[in-house]
Amino acid sequence: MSEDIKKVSMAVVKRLPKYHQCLGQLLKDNVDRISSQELSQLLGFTASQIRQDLNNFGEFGQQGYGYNVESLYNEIAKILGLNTLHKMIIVGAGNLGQALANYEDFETHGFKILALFDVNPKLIGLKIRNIPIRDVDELDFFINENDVDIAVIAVPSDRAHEVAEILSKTCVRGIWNFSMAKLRTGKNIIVENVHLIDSLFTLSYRMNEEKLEERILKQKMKKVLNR
Amino acid sequence: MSEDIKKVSMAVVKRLPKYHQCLGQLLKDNVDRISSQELSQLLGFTASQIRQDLNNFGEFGQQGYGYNVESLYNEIAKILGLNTLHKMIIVGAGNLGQALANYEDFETHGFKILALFDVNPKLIGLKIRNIPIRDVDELDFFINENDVDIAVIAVPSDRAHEVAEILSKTCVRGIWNFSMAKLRTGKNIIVENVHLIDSLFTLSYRMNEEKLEERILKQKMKKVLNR
DNA sequence: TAGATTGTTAATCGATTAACAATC
DNA sequence: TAGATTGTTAATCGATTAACAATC
Repeated sequence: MSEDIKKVSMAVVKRLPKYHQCLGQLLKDNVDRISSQELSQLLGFTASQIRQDLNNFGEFGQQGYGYNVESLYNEIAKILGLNTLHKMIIVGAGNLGQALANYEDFETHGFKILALFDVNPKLIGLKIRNIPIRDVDELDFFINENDVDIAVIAVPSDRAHEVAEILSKTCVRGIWNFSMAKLRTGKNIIVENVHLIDSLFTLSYRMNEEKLEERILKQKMKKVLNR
Repeated sequence: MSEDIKKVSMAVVKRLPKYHQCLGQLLKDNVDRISSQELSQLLGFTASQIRQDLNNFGEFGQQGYGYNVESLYNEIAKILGLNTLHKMIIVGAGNLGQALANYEDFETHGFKILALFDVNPKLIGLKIRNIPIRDVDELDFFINENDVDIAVIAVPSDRAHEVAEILSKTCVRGIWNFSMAKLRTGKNIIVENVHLIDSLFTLSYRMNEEKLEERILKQKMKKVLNR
């Protein structure tokens, strides 16, 4: 019940990073106040929606003035949990794992990658940008020892389950899953999936939509005519 | 107007890859028929929603029987445009570009990567899994010469706009954009964005949500009490 | 104060779920 | 035929947009 009332809808949550990004840009550009109307233009959401979204979390604006860019930016960062340092490890030091380890942007926002893990002895001991690749056997020990709170799964899909299994016995609270596998972690671990192939398929669908037009039209016409 | 009636909602489109994936698995497991009820269990959508979704595109089932797994799988593949070969190139042969080039899964589904492109002379001439890295100067020529229809943008955000600029003068019809930049391509190029940092922020939000509970509750209570 | 813009309620729109007649 | 399950309509639910009183 308190569980029920506390939740903010996913639709809103997914927009928060956009607000954050936009306000960060404005801050860089030395803009110090902004109205929902102006934000609307920059973001492509309606001003009404922006005000509704923000009011889920508090009253950040001022009538007749708008929002203070810096303070709104900071509030949203806090809401996103970006005010605390996140300790992160990456399981799987293949191309994807290494690519992610090279993304300096994560660290900029407080997500510090402490180590990568792999089974491949040729990789173990190497470093990516000073981040060591360790033996996956040390995974749970390392996590608990270092208070890691986020684990990135960048192993092939068929290995993902065993990794999740290990992780669920550690202090990790969030999993960022790049594998195809649907992870069932039970516990209170939050899983965020990145299914790249879904995104590619969506692109393909949209490129194909025109050719589908006739078929879709036919279906819709049928329904309309049945009225 | 015909533009209007033809569109299927994004909510439905985003579920199509899930249907495809699930049916592919069933096919592998030699299941040959399935009801919306059973699909519901596997996918976590309601049976009603599944039937509604599919009926956007046609009548694929049979009363009293359900759906034939193979034919439904094929129909959805067709809807997603997976029945035609897509020629793809990757702009940016850094870690991300290379990681994507190594994803064999794309090719399995008909997305063939013909080449990577980069500015770095040290990379040009190398191969990733037999896929050559070429000079970005050849980009537009190569695309038009080879009828490439999808370009992946895996360059740093500050270079993304110039790449998009070049692409918009080619026969490319789809851009899979991994950079932070908001691309404005005009024309009929479809852009699908993968904003990894947004996904990470969403994870962080969800891990942080409990701590936010009080704040959110206060807001909601206020609104409820005001009634 | 007058003008601007918020916070918030009410109206609309769209998506999901329930229900059931059609039909295999 | 009887049972099962679809396709489809109607009801519900939730999210977006519009409108406006509150207030800086």
